[in-house]
Amino acid sequence: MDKLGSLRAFVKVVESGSFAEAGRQLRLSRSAISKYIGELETSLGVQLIVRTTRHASPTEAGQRYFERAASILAELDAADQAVSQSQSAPRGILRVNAPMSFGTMRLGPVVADFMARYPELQLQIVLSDDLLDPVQDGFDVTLRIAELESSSLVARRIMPVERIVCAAPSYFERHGKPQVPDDLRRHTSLTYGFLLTGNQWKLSGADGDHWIQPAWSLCVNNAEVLRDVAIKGQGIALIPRFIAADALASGALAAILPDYTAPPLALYAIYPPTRHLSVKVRLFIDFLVERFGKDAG
Amino acid sequence: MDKLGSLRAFVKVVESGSFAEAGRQLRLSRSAISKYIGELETSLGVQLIVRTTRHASPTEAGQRYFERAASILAELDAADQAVSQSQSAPRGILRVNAPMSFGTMRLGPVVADFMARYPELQLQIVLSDDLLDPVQDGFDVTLRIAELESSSLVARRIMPVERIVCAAPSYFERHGKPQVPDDLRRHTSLTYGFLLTGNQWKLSGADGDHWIQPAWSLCVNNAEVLRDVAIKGQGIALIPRFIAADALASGALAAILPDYTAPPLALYAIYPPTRHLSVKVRLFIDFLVERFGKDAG
DNA sequence: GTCTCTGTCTACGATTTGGCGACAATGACG
DNA sequence: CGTCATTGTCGCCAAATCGTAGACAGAGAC
Repeated sequence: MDKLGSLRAFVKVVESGSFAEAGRQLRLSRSAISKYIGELETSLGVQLIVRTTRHASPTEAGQRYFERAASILAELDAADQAVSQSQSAPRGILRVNAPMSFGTMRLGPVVADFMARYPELQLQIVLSDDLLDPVQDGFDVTLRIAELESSSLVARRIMPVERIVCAAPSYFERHGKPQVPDDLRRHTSLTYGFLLTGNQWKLSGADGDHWIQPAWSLCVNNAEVLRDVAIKGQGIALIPRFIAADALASGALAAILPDYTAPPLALYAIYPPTRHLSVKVRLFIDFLVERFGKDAG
Repeated sequence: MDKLGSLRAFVKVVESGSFAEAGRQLRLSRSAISKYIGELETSLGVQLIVRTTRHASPTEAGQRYFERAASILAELDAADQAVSQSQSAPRGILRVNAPMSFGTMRLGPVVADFMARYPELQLQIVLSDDLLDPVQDGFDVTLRIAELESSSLVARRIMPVERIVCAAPSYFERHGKPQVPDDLRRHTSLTYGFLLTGNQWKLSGADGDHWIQPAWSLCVNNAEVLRDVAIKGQGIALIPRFIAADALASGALAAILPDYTAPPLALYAIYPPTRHLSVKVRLFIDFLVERFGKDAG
C-alpha cells in the first residue's frame, strides 16, 4: 500500500467532506480514493470515515488521526522544502566547455548521470581544444587539462592527468627503444601544440630534470590524433594515459621510460571569479570531483 | 516512487552506515536500497549520502534531513499506534484451523503479535492436517498449504511455499546422489500423503515435466516427520523449504536437483463465502499477508 | 595477489496502482 | 412520487512500480 498516498487521500477527504471532491483535488478517481481509505482503515484496524450519501465525515478516531496525519504531511513537505532549498534544485542552463578528447572519451556518462540527478538543468556543452575564457565567451565553466599554475582565473582541480611516453612496438622495432630521456633527441616525436612545454619535453627522474627538444614531425593540438599516429608507428608521443589506455591494453602502443615522468597535468574546472559560485556550477564541479576524483587519472 | 519506503531506507542507511546493512535490516536487496536513495536524492535535487567503499555517510544536508525524516517516521508510527489502540478493538473468539507443521513452526510468533495488537480477541487454534470445512466445522478461517486450485471455497493467498528435494548426506554416501529426476525411481522416497500429487512426484525443468513414481518407504501427512526421517538417512523427501530450512543450514540435509522444481504450493486462508467478512477474520488474514507476504516462503 | 563485500546498473517477473464502467443508494428537484 | 445526478463500492485490466538476480567494477582485508 502507498501509505503516504493513503494519508494524503484521507486528509483531503476529511478536509473536503467527500471522496469525489478529494479525488478532484488530488487528480485521482473516486475508486482510487475509495481504495486508499479502505486500505488505510484495514491496516489500522479502525474505521476512519463514515460514508453517508454525498458526504464523508471522520469518525472520532478519524478526526484524531486526521489531525496527526495532516501535521505529519506538513512536516514532511517542510523537510523536503528545507533540504531542497538548502541546495535548491538547480535549474536553467549550464554551459560547459571541455577539451575534445576528454569530452568524447570521459565526459558523456558522467554528464548523463548529472542530468539524471538534476533533471531541471539543461546543459550546453562545447567540446573545443581552444582555451576559452569563461567570462568573455559565455561559459559557466571551462574544463581544461593543464599544468599546475597560478592564474588569475579561478580553478578547481578535478583529477590528476598522468602522461606517458609511448609508441607502437613496430616503431621500436625499426628505430630502437629509447632508454633514457636524452635518447629521444634522435627519435621522431609527435608533439602536442598549445602546451606550455611547447616543443620541448620535460622529463624528470631520480637523476633530475631533462629538457629534450625531440625531432618533432607532427605538432597537433589533439591528443587522440597523436595517439592514432603513434599507433601507426610514425613516432613517439607524450600523451595522457587515459587517451592511450585502450591502445596500451591491446598492445597497439607500448610505454617507455617508466622511471621518468612528465610534469603532472590535471583536469581543472575554470570558472568566473564571482563572489558566489552559482549553485549549478558548484554542483557540477562537485559532481566531477566525486566521479573523477576516485579515478586513477 | 514509494516516498515512505525511500524515507525508511534513507533513515536506515544513515543509522546503519551502509546500504547493505540497511537492506538486511529492512529485508530488501542492495539494489532496492540503492534505487530508493537515488530516487530520493533526485526528487529532492540534493545529495543526501556520500558513498565510500564499504560505508555510506550523510552529507551535511543529509544529516539535517535524516533528523527530520526520522522524527516524522516516529510520529507516523505513534499516530498509527494511537488510533489502532483507541478503536474499540475487535472482540470475541476467532477460530482458526491450521496445518500441523506450519502451526508449530511458523504460526506461534505471528499469533503472539496479533494478540498483542488486538488484546480483546480470543483465539482458538486447532492444528490439524485434516482439511476441515470452515462452515461445517465451525472455524472462522482455515489455513491450508495446497497447490493453486479453483474451489468453491473462498480463499486468500498468503504466501508461496517452495518445496525442495533433499536427503541426508549420509544417505547420498550410501546410495549415490540423483542427478536427474528419473534417478529418483531407484531411490527410497519419503512421501507425503494427502497431496494432489499423492505418491507420484512431478518435477519440472528446462527439459520439461517429469512424473516420477519413486520407491516410497514412508507415506505420512506430516512434513516434519518426513524431515526428521530424512535427516536420519532413511530416504529422499520432497518437503517445503521452510520445514527443512534449519536442517539445510546445519548440513543435516542437502538439497538436490536444483534445476528442477515441484509444482508451487501456497499457504491459503480459506473462509466462508459470506457477503461481509467479519472484521476479526479480515484483520487476521491481512495480518498474515503482512507478516508472511515478504518472507521467502 | 586473492577474496570478500560493497554499491550501481540492467533486465525481468511479480505486485501494486489507478482508471473504467457497472451497480446500488439517495438527495435534489420538478 | 418519479426522474435525474451524484455518490461510493467493486471487479477487471492495462500501466507503472517494486524488488530481485546477477553481472560488474572498486577497494579494503588478509
